[in-house]
Amino acid sequence: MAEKLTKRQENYSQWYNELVVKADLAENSAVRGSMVIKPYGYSIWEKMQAALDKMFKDTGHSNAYFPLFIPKSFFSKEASHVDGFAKECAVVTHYRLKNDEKTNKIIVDPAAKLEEELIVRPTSETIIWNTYKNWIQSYRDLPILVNQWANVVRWEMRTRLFLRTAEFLWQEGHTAHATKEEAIAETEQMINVYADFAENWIGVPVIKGYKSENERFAGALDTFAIEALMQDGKALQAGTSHFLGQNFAKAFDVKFADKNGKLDYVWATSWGVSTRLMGALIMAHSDDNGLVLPPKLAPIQVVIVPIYKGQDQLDMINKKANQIKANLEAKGISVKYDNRDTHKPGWKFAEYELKGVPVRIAMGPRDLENNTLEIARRDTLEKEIKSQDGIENYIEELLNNIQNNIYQKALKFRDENTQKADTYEEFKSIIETKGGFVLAHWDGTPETEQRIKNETKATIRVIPFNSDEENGKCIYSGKASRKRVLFAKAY
RNA sequence: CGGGGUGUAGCGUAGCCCGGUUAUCGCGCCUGCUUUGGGAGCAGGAGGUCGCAGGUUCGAAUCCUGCCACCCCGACCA
Repeated sequence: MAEKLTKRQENYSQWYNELVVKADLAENSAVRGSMVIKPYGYSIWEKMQAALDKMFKDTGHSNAYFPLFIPKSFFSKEASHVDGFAKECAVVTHYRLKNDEKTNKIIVDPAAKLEEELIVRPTSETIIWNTYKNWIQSYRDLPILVNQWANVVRWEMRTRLFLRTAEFLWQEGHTAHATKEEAIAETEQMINVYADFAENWIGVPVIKGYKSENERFAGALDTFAIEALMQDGKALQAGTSHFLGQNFAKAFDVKFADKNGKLDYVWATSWGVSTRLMGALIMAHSDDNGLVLPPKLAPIQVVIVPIYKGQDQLDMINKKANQIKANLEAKGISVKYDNRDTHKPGWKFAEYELKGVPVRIAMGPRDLENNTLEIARRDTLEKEIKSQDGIENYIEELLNNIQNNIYQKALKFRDENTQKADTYEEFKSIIETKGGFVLAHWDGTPETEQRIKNETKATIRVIPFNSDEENGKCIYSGKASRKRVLFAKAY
């Protein structure tokens, strides 16, 4: 057993790459840092998409699609926005290739240079606001509540699979409102939607709050974020919602006439989550045996594995198993019956554990004889023998139970790794040893935050919405502070 | 872009310092038989531009030069 476990651990990263998602790196540097999402990994993303999409629609939003290429000039219209993204943009400069007769190689045709370069979108605020200008004239045209599912490209100097890839999939909501209050309410509503999704679907507890000035989105007046804690003690920003004020409306000259015929700039928000959520899912719940998927996002919720000798036994098991499968599916549970003869039961057990399938049912000759089944749950790796009678209800309940247990486990971990620090020494000691979230007083200045970052690598993840007021002193400067903020080392 | 490291079969690797038969081992793959309640066993088999280019040498995976790619650490960032 010990030997097998070691082998499994050795193979872990290899299998993980093979089965879930693989960074497929080209020989050329062109797609360096992009990722290939393999079918199983993509089906998890599809589950996330479906759940989020419904939440967006339930809050009144519609989907639309905007162009991948953005004329360079659009970017120069909002000053802080261009500052934020200029360093990581892929730029299209030509539109044609040709064969070079001297070298007989394909080259970029110098004659096909574009008049104006195109930027591959790192985010779509500019092209969307350029479009909204044409959609908005009157208060009757507002609000505009639009979401886009798309890919974006950010040419980061350093990439990390899932967490910071050169190209990633995401959704970006872009809304336009008649009043400041309405836009702020929208910004808050969407961060709440994200928090709801993170906790109730991914099973990851999050802390909601404001971003400090240093960490704010380029072009936003306020950025709200949800921060999650990973098993290695580092924080992950899992979603953001920005109150953009009138910055983009002014940059793109988007005005509307109110009921009195008075012209004013519209108020904007934008909000997004990305395939980084898959990174959060993996890093928050996985163990040495592989993925642990929350049942609500598992592409396969239940796998049935037959154990048999000979065709006669298999025939009998097939009959029973297909019946159970149909009964479970009637309850809306996704089931895979894996009766492939090419792999052995032990191999399948390990395989589906690696893939994070929440519940496994094994059925063999003993079960045929005793009218039983072996039920194994992925989150705790516990196994039990249950009667086949009423198994559908039991499994349904078990899936809910697992969903809840995964969340509770992550919550317990986060609470155990959230500490208060009242002195800078204490703060440094926590950050350098155990890691995790640290609640500490801060004087509210970007300079102090920057110095703490330079000295410890920890940043202010959020200024929590619901933190209690208390009088304290900034751990760095000693100046007065009214509330604690959340520090951590982040991805 | 700076510092460090690595490139050998689909994956993971030994060999390199100190040049010398047919490049090592494990996983995976193929064939056959036996197996099937936790990644099966035995036997046989296939699979290699040793990252690329050049140089030194009778001889290079090994030494030298240049280039390329990837990983880790920084700066940057969802």
